[in-house]
Amino acid sequence: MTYRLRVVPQKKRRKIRADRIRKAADGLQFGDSWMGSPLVEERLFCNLPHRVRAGLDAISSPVTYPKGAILFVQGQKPLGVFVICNGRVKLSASSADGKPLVIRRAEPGEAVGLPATISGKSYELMAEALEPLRSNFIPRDVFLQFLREHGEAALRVAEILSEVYRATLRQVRYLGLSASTAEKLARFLLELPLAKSQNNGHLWAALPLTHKEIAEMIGSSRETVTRVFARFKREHLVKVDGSALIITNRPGLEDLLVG
Amino acid sequence: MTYRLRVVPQKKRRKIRADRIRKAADGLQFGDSWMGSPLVEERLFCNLPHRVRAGLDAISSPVTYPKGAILFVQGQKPLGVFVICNGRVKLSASSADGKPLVIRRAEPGEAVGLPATISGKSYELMAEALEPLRSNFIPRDVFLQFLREHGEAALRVAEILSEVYRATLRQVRYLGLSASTAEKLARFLLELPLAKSQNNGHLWAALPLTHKEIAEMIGSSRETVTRVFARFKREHLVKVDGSALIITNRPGLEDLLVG
DNA sequence: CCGCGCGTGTGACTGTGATCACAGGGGTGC
DNA sequence: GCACCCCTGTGATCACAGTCACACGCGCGG
Repeated sequence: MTYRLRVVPQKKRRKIRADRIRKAADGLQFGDSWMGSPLVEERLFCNLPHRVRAGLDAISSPVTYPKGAILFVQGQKPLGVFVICNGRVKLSASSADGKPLVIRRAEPGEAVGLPATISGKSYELMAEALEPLRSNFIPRDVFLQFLREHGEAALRVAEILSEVYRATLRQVRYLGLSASTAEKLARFLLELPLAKSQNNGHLWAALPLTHKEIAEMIGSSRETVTRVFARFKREHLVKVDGSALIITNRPGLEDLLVG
Repeated sequence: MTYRLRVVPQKKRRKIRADRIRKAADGLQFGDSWMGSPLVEERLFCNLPHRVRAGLDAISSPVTYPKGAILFVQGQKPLGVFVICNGRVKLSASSADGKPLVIRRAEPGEAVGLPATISGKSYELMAEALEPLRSNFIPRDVFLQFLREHGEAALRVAEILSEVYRATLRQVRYLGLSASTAEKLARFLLELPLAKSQNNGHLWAALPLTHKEIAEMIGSSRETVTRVFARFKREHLVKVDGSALIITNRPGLEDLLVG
């Protein structure tokens, strides 16, 4: 009667990919330069006129970091903006006793360090490369000057900040309003980006995260995540196949949310 | 030996002030118009050139709301930006069972509804007038057009958004990283804006909030706030005199934070 | 091949805090 | 004056979840 569904270890999968990317970035020093594509900011500033994009390209310098590198830490004065080309960045806050809280993961095309760069106040978060990272860096003063000269870009920056703010607010909501860990986890799973399955009509989501990482994102402990996950599987709310998560009973999961 | 310090009820104080303001706004309809000062946005856009400020004045229309009025609710499509002239606005998220979580209070000079207006996505929060409210309203499309034409204003908006984001992140931190309610309350008290006392050298902060309101801000329950507050007073960490809070042992309070 | 690290799964214990219930005080309105 | 409401304070109860401890499976490297 017990469900024999287990999350297959994702370590290997991720390690393999990481190794492949690391190989590509081989021979580069920490913070070293590489020849970036001139269109790396396309996702971020794609709606802007061509001359603005060209201007951005002109002031940004390609930078690469190895896996695990820290781009900046909490409390540090803002250096500038990193626009990710390749690899992902973990943005987290941590308490003095070391317990981390992951705020978000920035994907290629996103900007990292934008709020601090704009406001001039210290970074509120720590940014860490999850994989070998290729990014474009724009120093703060140069970036601000650019925004002053190109109002369209400034407006685009405001839009991006609004999005980041929205995401953060959602996190406040499930940290502050959820009565139980089950609710937080349900919220978290329901917010995962969905993909359509080929074989059957079910929707599924990629979940390349360990229970520990999920715990750090929803502000809980590893064991509790494991237990709640097991409960969800037992109650046929979700199914896990490898790193694919299938939400078999979405309404049931939504019933767990009071908000 | 027991400390005989009680928070004197603030209801009367607040009610009296509210009544006075309500009297001033008497005779105005819900959402009615009033003659706003042309410099109401001074705090928000004070660094901008004069012609930009004049342009903002031209597109904003003064609006007033009675105490308790809802400017907008969670999920609603963005109408535009409210710049507060007079009165305060409570921004909160609430779960379906009604439990609220106060995100922030916007003071005169601040903008409300800015992120949603920029991003075009639905409001994430509910805005409620804590007192009779006078504000300047700028419809979304007009505001966006204005920002497109005035890059300086767009950059200023980005700065404001960064600030709001910082404040929200701080809340994520104490909701997610605090191990105990004592820690959340300590964080909350330490972040209060401080004033210098006249009679002695002690710093104090105005705390015009009931325990219930504090509980809603730190995501706890009213009783727990009362208890923890009592503990702080017992341990001589803080003193309460009327609505004035005196932090008598700041290092002791800071020791409670692990982050 | 064997140990090691890591991710997962479980059991037991324990503290914290939410909740309910109720009391007292002060202000307000009738 | 009296009833009512709101704020504060306190006790008792109880479920949830954090923590410690340990077992197992798997992949990897020596």
